[in-house]
Amino acid sequence: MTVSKTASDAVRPQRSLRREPVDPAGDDGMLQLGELSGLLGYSLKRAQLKVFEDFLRCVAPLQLTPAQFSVLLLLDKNPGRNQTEIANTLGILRPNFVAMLDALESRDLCARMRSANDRRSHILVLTDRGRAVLARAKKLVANKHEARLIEVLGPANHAALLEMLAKLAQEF
Amino acid sequence: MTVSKTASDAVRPQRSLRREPVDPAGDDGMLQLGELSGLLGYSLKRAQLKVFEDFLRCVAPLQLTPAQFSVLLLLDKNPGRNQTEIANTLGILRPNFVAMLDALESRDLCARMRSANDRRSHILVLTDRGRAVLARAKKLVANKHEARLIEVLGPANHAALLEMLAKLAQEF
DNA sequence: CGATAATTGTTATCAACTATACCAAATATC
DNA sequence: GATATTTGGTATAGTTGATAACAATTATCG
Repeated sequence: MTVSKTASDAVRPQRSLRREPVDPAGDDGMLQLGELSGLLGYSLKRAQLKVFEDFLRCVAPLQLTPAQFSVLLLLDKNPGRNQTEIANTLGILRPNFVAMLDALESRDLCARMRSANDRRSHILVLTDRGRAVLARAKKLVANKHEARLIEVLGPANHAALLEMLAKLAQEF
Repeated sequence: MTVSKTASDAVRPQRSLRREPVDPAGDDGMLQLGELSGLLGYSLKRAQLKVFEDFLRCVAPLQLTPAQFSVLLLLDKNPGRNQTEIANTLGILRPNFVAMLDALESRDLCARMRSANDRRSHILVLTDRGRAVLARAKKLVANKHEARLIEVLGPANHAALLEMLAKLAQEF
């Protein structure tokens, strides 16, 4: 141990005696984030949590998580694909994709069909109900979720943000 | 069920017959992301994973996770605080913070000291070793991790990105 | 052709992270 | 001084991510 085990709280370094440029935080109240505010990963994680939170709120009437929504979107845009292809594209491991599909299939949003060519693979298709739910979800996401994002950031910033995040997701 | 249970794969909608503006993806190869590329939350999550991945690589010699690094940073900037204050600031639930602190304390990076004022709370302090590790971690993060981010994005974009993410993390 | 390798969906399992309820000790409130 | 609140902690459960292994099927190649 390199420190004494009891702290008289008077040991706190005297702040605001010498008037240093310090973020607004007294001995009480909010803590200083320090270089944490400059850590991209930190803000990235915090922003992601907030955005997902809002997504869940906006699409709550349809009971869809971001991951489930992304699956439905992908199935719609890529008919005739099997589980491995969809899972890989979304960065979901095949074993973990099974339960996810079970949930969607049990709600009659999609279905597995045996491929005629390869009897190992399951071709994934949206059901009519799946298509309907996806359509409603798209509207909720566009009109409530993304709309709010654009409102907060401004359209230009929103586009720039999207571009930078995509760049990071790819080339980083 | 609204769909037949077997799929002759010939049902795939004919693409590239009519020359539509379509992202580069044939019947084989990469799948089309569709409106997924426009979903901010999607790129946000993907970017966050990549950035954390790189953080872990860069700071691997010190065996620090992003969460652990953020705790050390906060302890350094905010001496004399207790577990609840640190945990709350980082969005960590107090029960979950216990094991995290145990791990850091077992590595002699920080220590809990009973407060003289309030015998319930544990004042958290960095040990000398904790300060040393933090100093090394800061350098690794700045020179390897953040440096690479700035290189990929460009300094101006990096700053703009940080600003927008901070805005989302706060006002959203 | 036939032996061997690779792929697909799946199960089981584990680690990590998140979230809630609850508890004892200590402190605050009235 | 009775009651409520706070603090650190335990137990626990849910969620997500990751690995190993397996049967069925298909691909590869001698």
